[in-house]
Amino acid sequence: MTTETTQAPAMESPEARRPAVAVLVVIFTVIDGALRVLLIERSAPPADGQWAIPGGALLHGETLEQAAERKLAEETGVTDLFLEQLYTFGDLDPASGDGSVGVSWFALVDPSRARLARRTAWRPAWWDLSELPPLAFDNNRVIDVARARLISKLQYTDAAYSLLPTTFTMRELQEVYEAIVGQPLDKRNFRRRLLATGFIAATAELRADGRHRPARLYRFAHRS
Amino acid sequence: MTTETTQAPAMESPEARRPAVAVLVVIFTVIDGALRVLLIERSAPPADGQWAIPGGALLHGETLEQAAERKLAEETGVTDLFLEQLYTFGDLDPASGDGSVGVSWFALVDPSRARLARRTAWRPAWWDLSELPPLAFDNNRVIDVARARLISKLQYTDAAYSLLPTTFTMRELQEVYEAIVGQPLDKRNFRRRLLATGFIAATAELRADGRHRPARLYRFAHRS
DNA sequence: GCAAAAGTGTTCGGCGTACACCCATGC
DNA sequence: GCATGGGTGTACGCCGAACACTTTTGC
Repeated sequence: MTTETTQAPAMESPEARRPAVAVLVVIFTVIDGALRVLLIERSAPPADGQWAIPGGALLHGETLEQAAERKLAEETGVTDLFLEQLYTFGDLDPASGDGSVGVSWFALVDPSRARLARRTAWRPAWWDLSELPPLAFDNNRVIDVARARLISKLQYTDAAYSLLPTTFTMRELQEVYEAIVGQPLDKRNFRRRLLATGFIAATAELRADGRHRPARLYRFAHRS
Repeated sequence: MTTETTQAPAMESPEARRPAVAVLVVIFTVIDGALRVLLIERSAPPADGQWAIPGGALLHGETLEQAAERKLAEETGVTDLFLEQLYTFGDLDPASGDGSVGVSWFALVDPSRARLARRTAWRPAWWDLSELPPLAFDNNRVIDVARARLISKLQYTDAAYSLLPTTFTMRELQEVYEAIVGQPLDKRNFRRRLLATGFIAATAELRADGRHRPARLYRFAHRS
């Protein structure tokens, strides 16, 4: 009577579907004080010619997280950074009607370490969040969710470690925060707050960078 | 060379898998001051005889959220309450090795409205979180994630509306909060804080309930 | 009048926010 | 010596936490 199966993988009922499962990775970076997201120009139907969030099907034997890591590495060449599951969408491509399921993730990458894949087909590029092109499927929704989550993560985690080189100045860190929250922050309060969290620590080094006082370099303290 | 597909539902590669997709619903309630979760005793392999979180495969044409609502209604008879996506697990049943994907949700139900399905097979029951039986698959992990999320949701949303009747006393509300966070709260601070959020509002009614001063009834104010 | 739960105010410390000037360097 | 960005301290308002007594009712 009921279709109770309690996630028994082996049970199969006539009405059950086996939808395609894809992972999508919303990859953020901050370049020139602007928050950007990596998009890929689709070179085949559906949505040929439109830009979309990088993603693809799971490979055999791969976990969801491994698939997300693989996608991230394929597009940016980087590994071992902030990557977190975001949300699972059951209706990203309503047009297809096949009920594909998209498990979305979001990642933060340091632009100085990322090397975008240089293909001509499925070409990846960084897009400023305030000037997104028309996106395939329902990818705008995914990016909105990711941005909201990024802002809130920034408040109580050291997620930003993944957006910066190992050492950086307070100003560089502050610019990253400002780009993400979308508003200027007070220099003194920012410094005090970030040091108080314990996420970052001063190094012994300074960086001279023009005709003014050199800036102290900091590093993230997490699992040092 | 790359397997880029950007979640194109139509593309199919030889290595791509079509794993089973199930939804799981962690259903919480508070009874007698204790946080409880609904579990179902499995009556068929795999994990025959063990207890598990209610769940099952998607039906054709159903969205993920509809499947979660359906599961919730099947087990408790209630609809239209707090239900939110939690996390998607790619390896809930590592033993099977088929890589099934479980999209977990969590729900909050008012015990006075819930009527558990009274079957003998796949029998549902409320379990105190501090005395869980051995669970099938990796369901303990799912419950841990759900509980953590519930605690944090309670701090900044009116999610508790879904755990109580339409009107309730301050004490009842406080007992629900205490059961969830797992520690006693100060009566005065609790009242002040909850009223300050605007989530709840006083009604004109009182409830006399023994040989002591009657308690004022409150209701949730959300989308009233 | 007494037992039982309902209801109520104040103090304190910490934290986020606003705000302006001196410091070190390169040229 | 001056232009440029680096670096610092204080005052205030809000909020969460701690804490004890009076009020209303039923019996």
